[in-house]
Amino acid sequence: MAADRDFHHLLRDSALRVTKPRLAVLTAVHSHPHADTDAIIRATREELPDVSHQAVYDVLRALTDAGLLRRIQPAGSVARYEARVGDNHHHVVCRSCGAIEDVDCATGAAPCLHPSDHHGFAVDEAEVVYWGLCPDCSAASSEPATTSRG
Amino acid sequence: MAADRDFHHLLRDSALRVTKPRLAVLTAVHSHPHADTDAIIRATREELPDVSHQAVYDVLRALTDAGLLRRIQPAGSVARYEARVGDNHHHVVCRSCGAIEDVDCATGAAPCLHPSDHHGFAVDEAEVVYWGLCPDCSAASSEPATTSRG
DNA sequence: CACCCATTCTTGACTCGTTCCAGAAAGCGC
DNA sequence: GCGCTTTCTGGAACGAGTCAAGAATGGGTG
Repeated sequence: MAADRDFHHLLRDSALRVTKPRLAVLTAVHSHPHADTDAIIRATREELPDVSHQAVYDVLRALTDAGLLRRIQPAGSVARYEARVGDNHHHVVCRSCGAIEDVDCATGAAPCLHPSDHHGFAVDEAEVVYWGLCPDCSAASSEPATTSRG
Repeated sequence: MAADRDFHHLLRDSALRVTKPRLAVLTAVHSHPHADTDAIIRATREELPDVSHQAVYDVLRALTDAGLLRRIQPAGSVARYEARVGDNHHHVVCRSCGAIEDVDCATGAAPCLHPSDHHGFAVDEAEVVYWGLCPDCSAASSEPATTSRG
């Protein structure tokens, strides 16, 4: 995959060693936005079958700390990762199925909002989660329980 | 405590039975805003020493479902509960110590924000979490490691 | 006030996501 | 290629939260 070259530079620029697990995890997260750790482990193993779950956890933490990945964790959900970093975008989350979609931030720069009363806190980020129903779940819940499965 | 009468009505109005664990949990959450489950269990046992942790979990779920409590869960934190419901207020969270403070919503009605591109989602709530450092942690981190303890 | 049934509480085990640990292996700079 | 540092492996451990079955309790009714 040609993107491996880009990932290579990405890692080097962050003073991180270039290892096969890291490249595989980066590839997996890029091709599976908002995937949870388990899905990332499975996706990583498509490229690197023998990688351990601990390696993936460790890589995810290292890449997140380096700012190459962003970890998101809506309430009630396990940790999910996405490769879109730098822009301060937000998310819509489906209450029913947990689907997540990106939402561009109106201003683009963090913190895009400012609390009315910050209680002396030094706020550097405003995280916004829009809760609702995705199109599929919305259609299913508004119908007379004909096609819904419970 | 006189508030027990209010809590009694609160429960009955929600078609919930009035039990000692429920009153004790309500009291505990009201006097410990943003407390996590473990702290609530301990606070509840001050009033009702023999209550089981399962009862508290069950009560918290029942009261949350009934809308008497609100469950909040900032990323990386365990579940926390607060008794302020109805208004759509938000929170500032300290990245360092996890302290939480309420922030009144500018508009007051949910959803107070509307995503620029909602991807077809039926959005009913915009949850905002302001991340930063509380006054104490902010002061500690800006000092030359004299009073900080690590 | 006592009865009865549905609801709720207790006890204990269990799941799942995540982290910790020690040793083996691999990458990077020279 | 060498050596040191970092990373990966494999397994165990941890903690929050959940599940299940039986006992106890609440509260409307007569």
